[in-house]
Amino acid sequence: METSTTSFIVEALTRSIVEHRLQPGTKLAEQKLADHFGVSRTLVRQALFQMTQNRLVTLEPARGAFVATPSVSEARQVFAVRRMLECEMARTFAETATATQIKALRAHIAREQIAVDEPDIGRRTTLLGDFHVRLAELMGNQVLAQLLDELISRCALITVMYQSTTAAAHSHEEHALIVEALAARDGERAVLLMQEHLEHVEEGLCFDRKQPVSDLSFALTPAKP
Amino acid sequence: METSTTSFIVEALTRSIVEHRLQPGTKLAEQKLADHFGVSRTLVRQALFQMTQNRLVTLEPARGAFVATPSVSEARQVFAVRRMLECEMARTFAETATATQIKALRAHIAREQIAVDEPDIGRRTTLLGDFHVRLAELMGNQVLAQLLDELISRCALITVMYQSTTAAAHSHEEHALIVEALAARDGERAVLLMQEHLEHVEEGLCFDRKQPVSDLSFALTPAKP
DNA sequence: TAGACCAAAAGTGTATACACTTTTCTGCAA
DNA sequence: TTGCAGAAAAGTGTATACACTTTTGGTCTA
Repeated sequence: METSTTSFIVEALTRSIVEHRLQPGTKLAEQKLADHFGVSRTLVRQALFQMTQNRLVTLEPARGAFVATPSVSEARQVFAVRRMLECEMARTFAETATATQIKALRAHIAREQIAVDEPDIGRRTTLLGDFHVRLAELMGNQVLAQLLDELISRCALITVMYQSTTAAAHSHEEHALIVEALAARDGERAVLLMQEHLEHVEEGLCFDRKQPVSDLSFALTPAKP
Repeated sequence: METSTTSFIVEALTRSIVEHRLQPGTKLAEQKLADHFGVSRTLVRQALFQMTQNRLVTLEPARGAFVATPSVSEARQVFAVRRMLECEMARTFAETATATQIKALRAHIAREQIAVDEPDIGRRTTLLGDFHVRLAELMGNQVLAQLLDELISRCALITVMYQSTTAAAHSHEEHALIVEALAARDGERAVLLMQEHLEHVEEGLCFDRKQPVSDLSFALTPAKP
């Protein structure tokens, strides 16, 4: 339990949701989570409460906590906000990018490449999302980075609900193109590529809702490295 | 206690901070808050925990909760994100605005006008911030509206720390100009005005940190209507 | 007087207790 | 067999208890 125990639980649950081990709609029973983490319900409740704020969890009074099931409309709104933020981010980044920053991005792209070839879908999802957060961090704007992190977590949840075929490789290629535009200091092109990228991800969504899983302990156990 | 008790406490504390009745750095002792709201520490703790997420409150381990004291760097980052979001929002709004929406905005401007003339600084701060949230709501993007609400709450906290002279009337005038640009469907002008507006607010900041207040009960009691 | 040390007070962190609500299960009747 | 009523079980919502940490305040010493 590295930092605050509650944060540890929040992060574990968030990973499980983002990496698709916990399906939307799954009930998150407090005592079961408490047993799993070896703590009392108090800490689990704090964690669940916090997670309702970034909309990964919904709390139904007297009925309990569930992994959120974002609506189609909410999904569109999240993507609209991402486009607003990330297109501007790409523009600014292209204007101010240093060689060190470009190098860091290329390193990330390389890590993505490896993950895309591997079967671990969780790690792949995480890395593909992290690309966008990394961009914000490299710009030195932690506020933006944290905001994007939340939005991208929500997108991961949306993806598992609505995505038909995983377009992981496609996303990775688009990331690489964006980095090259940034490296060339071509702001307009970077903006365009980012916009298209986000539109592609959004277009990949459809409307067949999956069913929740029931085995909490299994879902919470991360894949072995 | 209309909705969930915890939410009630969160909203009460948020109002107190945003409306400058609670100064940055003020200690938020759990038992005192619990007594004030007539609940147990449990609910107060949940509320404080939630408020650490949107950075209105900081939690120091074993020392307690305090009204956050955002750094200059954080302030700049928050404003940078607001510019990204709100300039794009102005552009989109101008493209899609209906007569009904414009009417709603003009109504808000009218309410601002009344508040600017009144001495109640709390209500003024709230209304001037709400203008931006209202814009997002009218666009039908709740995700954006909620995000902006959080950012603007943080800005209110930043303002009380760093603002030299309150430029309330100035902000109000700029809001009015933005609405007229939107009404004229002049997207570019709306973007420019919004950008300048946010820059003006940010420029109004300086660096004399104020001292925390100690009288919790007084600060939490809203001004009589 | 200033500073250090120690005990008491206050405050935080987590677990547990208990009331109340929802869900599940059982038995009876149609 | 199906459907419903009611009891039992499980689960949530809030308060309280208690261990442990920080702060406070006073006393003793240099």
